[in-house]
Parts: sequence; structure tokens; C-alpha cells
Amino acid sequence: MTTRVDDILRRNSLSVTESRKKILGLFLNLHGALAHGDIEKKAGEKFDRVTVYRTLQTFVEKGIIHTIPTTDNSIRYALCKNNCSEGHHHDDHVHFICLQCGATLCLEDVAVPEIKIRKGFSINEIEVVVKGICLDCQQ
Amino acid sequence: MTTRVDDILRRNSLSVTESRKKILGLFLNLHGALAHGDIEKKAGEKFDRVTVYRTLQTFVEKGIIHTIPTTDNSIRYALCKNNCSEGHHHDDHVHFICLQCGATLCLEDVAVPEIKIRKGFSINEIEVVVKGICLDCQQ
DNA sequence: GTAACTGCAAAATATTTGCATCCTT
DNA sequence: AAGGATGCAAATATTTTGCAGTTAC
Repeated sequence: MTTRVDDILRRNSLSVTESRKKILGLFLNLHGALAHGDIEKKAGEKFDRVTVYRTLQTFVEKGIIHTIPTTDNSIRYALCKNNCSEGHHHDDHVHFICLQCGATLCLEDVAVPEIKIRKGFSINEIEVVVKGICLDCQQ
Repeated sequence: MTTRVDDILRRNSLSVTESRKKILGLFLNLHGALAHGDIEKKAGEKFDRVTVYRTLQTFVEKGIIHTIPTTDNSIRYALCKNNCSEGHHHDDHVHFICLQCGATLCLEDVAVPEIKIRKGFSINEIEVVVKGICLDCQQ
């Protein structure tokens, strides 16, 4: 795993540091989305809150992770499938948020549908968030 | 307009107060979405920040307005078309956020598409947010 | 009159910024 | 060695809570 983490960082011309390795590792292991707060918890009290903010911001800028809109003032972040190019996200999949356990998943296999919109409006990006109950929480 | 505002409040068994009338009025006039901050600005320094929080929360609970997920830690709120029943939103339309001017619109006429999802997952709600440039900002 | 709503003060959280120090290259 | 990254302190900003005074019904 270390190798993979290192690769991703190097490929994005970021220096390989402890915090970045750790945070990126979390995402690679998890294969879901994390909010800022989740990261602080999962990482133990190892590094500074500020470092988390800065690291997440850097990763988003580099296109290593992307943001998932939410309705509760806690932006979630998830790995981009194939490193999006810098500044150009192709976040063309659906996100699922479990209302029970709060887990956020990227449904890579569910494509975002075509949307027809009013004349005169141009579209840059479409976000689709599905809320429901995930497999694990289904009784 | 006063009458309409009053009606909505009464229909939801809320007492008709200055703040509620004013905030609800903003939404009725605007026909778009507002974030907490927008409301404070638009309303002048007339009422307390806390009142805005509480009023928005009340309106959401009653199904008078609904939240629109965003990626920037600033939840937007918009009127529900036909008062959703308490606790049961039928927020079945697409939202548009203009990347230029920041305006958020409810595209009532654009239906949320069917989404097929993995077996074992159930769906409660689907949010679709389209980002792009609105008519007014188009050059 | 009573229950509900508001405003103020203050606490609790969350986010941002500056700067000195440390680490990566 | 040089530039970038981190950690700490502190400044801001945001959200929540308690309570006393006020308003709607």
C-alpha cells in the first residue's frame, strides 16, 4: 500500500509526507467517502486539524479526491477513480448516502443520466446523490 | 403577499410573526434558493442571526422549504412547490447552481431521472444538482 | 393567560491565517 | 541548501444553547 500511496503523491508532484500518506491511505483502504471529522477520528490524534484541512484542499486541487455535496454542512470527500486531471474533475458517477449508518459510497457503475435543461443554460457538471438504506443496514 | 405568507404559516400551524413573515416573503419573492448568509444580508440587520437559524429549521421541519446540497459548506434553502407534508419531502426536481453568479434555481420542470442502483439498496430520495452558467450570465 | 417565539449573551465548533520550525527533495 | 509542509497560536466565522423578556392567539 505504501508504494501505491507514494506513487499517487509523486505522480501529482507532491512531496511524500507522513500526513499525506496517512490520509491518502485512509481513502485507499476505505473505498467510500470521508468528511473532515471522520478523518480526524480515524487518524487518532496524530496530526493537526489544520494539516487535515490543508491536505484535503491540496488533494482536491490535484484531483486526487473530489467533494460530494451534502445537506448537513459536512462536505464528504472521496477518491477520484482515475486521477482526474488537475482542475478538471470528471465526477461522472452517482453517490449514495445511507440514511442509517451515514456511509457514503461512490457508485462507479451507475452513470449520471442525461439531463435536459432550459435553453440558454450551459452545463458544466452534474451531481447526483441518492439517499436510502445500504445493503448492510437492510434488515 | 402578506395574505399568502400568512396563509402558509397558518396552514402549518405556526404563529405568524415578523421574522417568519419576512423570511418567508424573501423566498416567495425570489423564487430561487438562499443560504443562511444570503438571508441575513437581504433582510438587513433586522433580526438576530439565531432567529434565522431557528426559522429556517422550523420551515424545513414543516416542509415549507427544502435544503439543497452543496459542496461549499453553505446549505441553500428553497421553497417547496406544493407544501410537502410534514417530514415528507417530495423534492423531485433538479437544482441548478450558476458557477458565475452563484444563483441557485429549482428547475421544477426538469424531472429527476430514474436511477438504477445495486441490488439490496433502497432509495428514499434522489438529489440532482446541475452546475453551469445560467441564462443571465451567458455572454 | 399561556404557550410559543425572539433576542441577547455565551458556549461550543469549525475554519482560516501567520509564522517559526522541520522535513523532503 | 531551498522550498515546501507541518504545528502551534490566534484570529475569524459558524452554529448551538439557555434564559429572560415579548408577542401571538
